Amino acid sequence: MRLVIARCSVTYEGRLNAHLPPATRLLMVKADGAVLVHSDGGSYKPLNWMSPPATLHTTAPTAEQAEQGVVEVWRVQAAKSDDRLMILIEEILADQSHELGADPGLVKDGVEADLQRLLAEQIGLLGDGHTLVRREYMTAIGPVDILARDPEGGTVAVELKRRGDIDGVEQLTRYLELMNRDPLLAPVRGVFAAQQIKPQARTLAEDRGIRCVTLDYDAMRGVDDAESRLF
Amino acid sequence: MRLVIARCSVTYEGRLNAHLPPATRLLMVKADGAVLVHSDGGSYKPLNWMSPPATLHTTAPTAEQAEQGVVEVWRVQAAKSDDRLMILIEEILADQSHELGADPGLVKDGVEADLQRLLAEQIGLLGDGHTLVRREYMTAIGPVDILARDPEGGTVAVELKRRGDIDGVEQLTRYLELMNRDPLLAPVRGVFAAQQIKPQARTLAEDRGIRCVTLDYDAMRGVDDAESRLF
DNA sequence: ATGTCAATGTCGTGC
DNA sequence: GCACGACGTTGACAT
Repeated sequence: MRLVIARCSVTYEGRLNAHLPPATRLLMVKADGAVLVHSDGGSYKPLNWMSPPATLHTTAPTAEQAEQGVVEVWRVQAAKSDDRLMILIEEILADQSHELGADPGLVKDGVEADLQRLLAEQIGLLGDGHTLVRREYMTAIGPVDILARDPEGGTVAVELKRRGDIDGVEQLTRYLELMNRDPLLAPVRGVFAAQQIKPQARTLAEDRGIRCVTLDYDAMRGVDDAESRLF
Repeated sequence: MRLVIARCSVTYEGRLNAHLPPATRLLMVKADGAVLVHSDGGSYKPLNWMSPPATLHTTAPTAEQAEQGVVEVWRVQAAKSDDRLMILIEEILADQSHELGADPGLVKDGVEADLQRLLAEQIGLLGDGHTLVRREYMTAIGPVDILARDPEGGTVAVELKRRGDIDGVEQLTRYLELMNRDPLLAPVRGVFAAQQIKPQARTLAEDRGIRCVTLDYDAMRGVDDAESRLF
């Protein structure tokens, strides 16, 4: 990894065009050719960047560029598209390289898959007497997150989200339409389950007769831990 | 901005839990407290991070941590949530700071807003005789990108996307349902306009009687430039 | 390779 | 401040 602090201007041409006027920034060049242009603020997104795989070509400035104070020109070309980044460097304030090696990578806990596993184990959260049929129940248009039965034996399709948005309601609606055409399954009721449900999503869901259930991940994980300790 | 190359392990606790085993990485600390943990590959997303505003507290390791080779402990606490990042440093290979100053920021061209402006100016692309009513026509459930009239005086609602996906068709469908309940507007026809339209989206749209129009941004910008040169 | 869906999404904008 | 939609979304996973 090469780290350069430089006064520079940056131009991106690809899916759109974007330009950065001259300022002092961090230029990060990764081993796979990725280039990131960072300022000293903001979240993790760079001001401008090139995704890997890419190649960096360093050239001398043209006479005209040199006249305007440019001392070095970087051209970064994406390998798989015609996206390109041009960096006009006016002054290099620091330049160092380090060998980092491969990274073992990130281990996550608490994503939608974990929520799905916990809800399948604690299916009673949908209401007393519910039983699990299966997770990832396949339909022609994709998998329903959880299929269950209510105490009366009716089929219940659960769409699960960490954050419940209109998109999720639309997705569940499509599943319900399809499944309710199948006489072996119909009638199928829908449940929209999420850690948080946006008001607009709740309104749309209830308009369509879809029940909304808010899930408490920490509580569910607590139950899971308690159950684990029994064994 | 402070740049540290260090062998370290990282733990994030917040909206989910995530952990990075020990390895050599870049730690970037920005002026607003943001912390980024980057490996030497992958796109612009860090392996782990803390969004600003945040504060970094550096402490000595506990006896137990020191025994496992930790020489320094960083605790990064988000200011507005209880998200936190803990970085256990085993060895610092480089450590430098630079003053970058504020950044003038990025100038973009070619986003959906530009496409919308161009289509409004070149509304005939929807078909001969079309006229613009207005952009961002507000409805109860959100703004319709472009409202127009066809040569027969019928109302046309345009949903505009750079990439035409099923989501966009659903969005337009919601608008059309609502507007067609309004006797002053009905009947309203729908047009799904995008630079690229996915086959699934096209199928769904045409199923619902929504016309699909593919837009050529470069050509539209060319016309725009040509018109500009007239004045 | 391609398509689909989640994301610690982030980022801007309008209310 | 909240809510909503775009994003050069990126990234993981299944087909």
